[in-house]
Amino acid sequence: MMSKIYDTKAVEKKWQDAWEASGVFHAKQDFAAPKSYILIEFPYPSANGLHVGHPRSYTALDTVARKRRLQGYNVLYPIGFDAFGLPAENFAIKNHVHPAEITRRNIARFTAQLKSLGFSFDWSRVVDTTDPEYYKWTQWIFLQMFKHNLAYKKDMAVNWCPSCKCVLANEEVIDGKCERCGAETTRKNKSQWMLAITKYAQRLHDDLDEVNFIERVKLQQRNWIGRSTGAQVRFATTAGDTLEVYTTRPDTLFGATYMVMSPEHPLLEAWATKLSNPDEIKAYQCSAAKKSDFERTEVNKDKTGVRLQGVAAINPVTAQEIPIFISDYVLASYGTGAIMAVPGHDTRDWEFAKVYGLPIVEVVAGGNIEEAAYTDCAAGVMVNSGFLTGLSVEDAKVRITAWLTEKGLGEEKVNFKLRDWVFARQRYWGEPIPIVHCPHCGMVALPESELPLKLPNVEHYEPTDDGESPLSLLTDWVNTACPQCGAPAKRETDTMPQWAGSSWYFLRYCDPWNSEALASSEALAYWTPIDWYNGGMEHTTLHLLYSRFWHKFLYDIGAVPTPEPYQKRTSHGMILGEDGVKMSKSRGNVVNPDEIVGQYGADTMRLYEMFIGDFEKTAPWSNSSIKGCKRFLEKVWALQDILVPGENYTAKLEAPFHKTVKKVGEDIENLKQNTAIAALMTLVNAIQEAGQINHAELKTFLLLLNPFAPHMTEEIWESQNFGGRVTDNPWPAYDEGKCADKTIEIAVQINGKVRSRLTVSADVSAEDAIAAAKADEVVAAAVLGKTPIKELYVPGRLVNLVVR
RNA sequence: GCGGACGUGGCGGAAUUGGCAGACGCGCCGGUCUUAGGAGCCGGUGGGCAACCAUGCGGGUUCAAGCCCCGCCGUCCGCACCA
Repeated sequence: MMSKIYDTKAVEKKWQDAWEASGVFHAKQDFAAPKSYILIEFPYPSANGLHVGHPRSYTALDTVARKRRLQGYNVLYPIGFDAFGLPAENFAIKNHVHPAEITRRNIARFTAQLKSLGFSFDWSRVVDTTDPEYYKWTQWIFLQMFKHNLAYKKDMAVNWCPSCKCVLANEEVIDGKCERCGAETTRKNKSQWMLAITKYAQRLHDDLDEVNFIERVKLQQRNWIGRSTGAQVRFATTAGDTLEVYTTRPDTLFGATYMVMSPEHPLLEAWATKLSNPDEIKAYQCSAAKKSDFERTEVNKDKTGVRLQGVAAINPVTAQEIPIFISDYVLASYGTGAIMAVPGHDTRDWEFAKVYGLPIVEVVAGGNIEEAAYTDCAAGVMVNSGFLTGLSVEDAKVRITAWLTEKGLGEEKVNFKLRDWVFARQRYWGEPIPIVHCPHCGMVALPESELPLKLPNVEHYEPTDDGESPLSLLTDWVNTACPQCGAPAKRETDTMPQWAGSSWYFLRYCDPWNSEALASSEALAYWTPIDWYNGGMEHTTLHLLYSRFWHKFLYDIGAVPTPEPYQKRTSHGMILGEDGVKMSKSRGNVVNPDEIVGQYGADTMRLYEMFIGDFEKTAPWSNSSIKGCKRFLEKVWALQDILVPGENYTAKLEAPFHKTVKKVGEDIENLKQNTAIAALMTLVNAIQEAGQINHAELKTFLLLLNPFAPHMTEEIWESQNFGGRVTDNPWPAYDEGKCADKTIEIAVQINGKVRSRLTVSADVSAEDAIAAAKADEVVAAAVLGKTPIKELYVPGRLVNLVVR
């Protein structure tokens, strides 16, 4: 009997509808069952629709979710939309359509596209960050942070994108340019909402030890947090005030021959009357202020600065008077905004000292400070350093820090590169910040009973020319009464950045219907932490860090039961265009998933996305390679033509089946879907060679393939009247002892070179294997007359005869 | 500059972590069927006539190296004056 033609469109639609109607993929409200919470980063529903990059990670974790469901886990594999953000707003500005309407359309399109790929998402729990019932809780979390002094307003220089008319977080500025539009950013003083992520820096750093993130993610987060241990040292000055610095090299204090302050250092103003060259200083400050961050940090820029005339510092160990400079190579925002300069052992200080002819003193032996700063000197010995001379660098650090502490001149100090998070945007399409500015009470939190504070409708979505949010033009909305004293007051008009809604969405999935809390404590206790979270590397220092921070805060106030949100984090590689370059409209190398599904079907698309290469690495799309996946599925369909009865594996296929069950299961868990598919292909080749497949074998095969090709496997299962559905069955088991073939082929090497091959029984002893090898004609001839040195047998692999 | 990852056939990629390099697939070549083949099926496919040579290049350790060690070269990603 020939199997009927496989019609992908009809069959896939049929099963997608069946899954939807039955709700098989809905997580069960059974908090006693073993659970598995599997998460992908919810998409931003852009107008471009789904990209072929999305399904790569969605399919990979879908195979995990589907497999674990068959293994009996109560699986939560949810989906939602991160729908606030600039593109919808920019579209609204151009086309005068409300962003909510655009968002609604885009979500509808994404939903249809995602469903067409047959992902086993729990569609009953969809979260949309722009839904007031959702952002009510985003605002609620913000208010808790405000109440705990983690959300504050600060007058500060911020990154400003003149094109978007918007403040950007440090993380959103790439090479001095706006991450979104590419315009060069400038600095602007503004009163900004900030979140004090730095208060959590230590824990965000340390707790990485407690989670199972891939190493490169941990490393990148650690580098971003930038923890360093050193000392805070106070230098006396001739002006009377002390000048405080931070250094990681207190051991080199004897080599500090001058000091440098950032041009923005507040002491400069205090010293104004004592300085004899104020004009020169002012001029330098002005030119520094005008420069963008990009210009200021440009590589290989020559060191510039101005020496302060009239004020000097005193090195606490040498008691010598040393000059103070201002220079833009010292950052106001790190440490104390001032440094002790040790030109002998710091490259930047060395360069500066050369320009200004300052003394360079060697305090660690071993380098040549005439030619360059000797910085790589952790194992060196101190010289020219008074009571530190002769000590190792390591000991000198301890000794000097103790000395400074004893004299009250300093102490050990830990510093972080991480900065507080600029949390406001002067844009429309975001969560309104639920704060009221009262002339009497100051900043007042909106009562929780008034949440959600809904986004009002506006006529125009453009930010105002002075950089205020378009909400500021809505006087009716802005003018309100102070929730505390009732006096006329004004609402905050800034909105939250896009990162807000995505910082906790995974909690909402646990209990998306809850109107009393962001989620019930029972649901959170059961589902969190997330067992497996996969997402892009580009979110490592943004979303991933931000959401860990929010989660830790929520943990501190008792709103969530775990200190970390994610147990495991993995990351996928990008899918490039056929030309090996990132897909982009302008290059015309974009592949549309709808077309692939239309031409080949969802199962082929899923299979190819998994087969394309190593999941963690980038991989170029190939329109011809995808055909191989299509052919494979056609071969699978045709297995029905050689189906015979039989409820046990046949002798010939028993080992291949046990082996493949083991491999596919392990590979899915290890994100090696590519080799899992290769193993399934190998198995089909073996079946074809055997000429037949029985019921037991086909059932197992369909179960193994189901996570990758869920539609076709269900269809075959049904066509063959195997009873119920694939999804009703347990994941197949394997017997370790049956994975190995009875006989194996081993190589026979002479001096490490393969000379022959032998077929031996799998449990052959070393003696027998070696004896059999020596009995081989070719081998015997080759070793004739030579002196045996060594004979090795590597079980199941090879025999190596070493002769001379 | 610093940090990380990587470098294997014409291509995407495998390789039990020190044990037969090139699994699986694409492409290509040959055959078969066909009025036809951009379909299907069968066979072949790292290079070299060979001995042999082959995992970016040069050394080393080992019975044995794609994998470990030392030194280069190259590509990609992240950070970028963080004291």
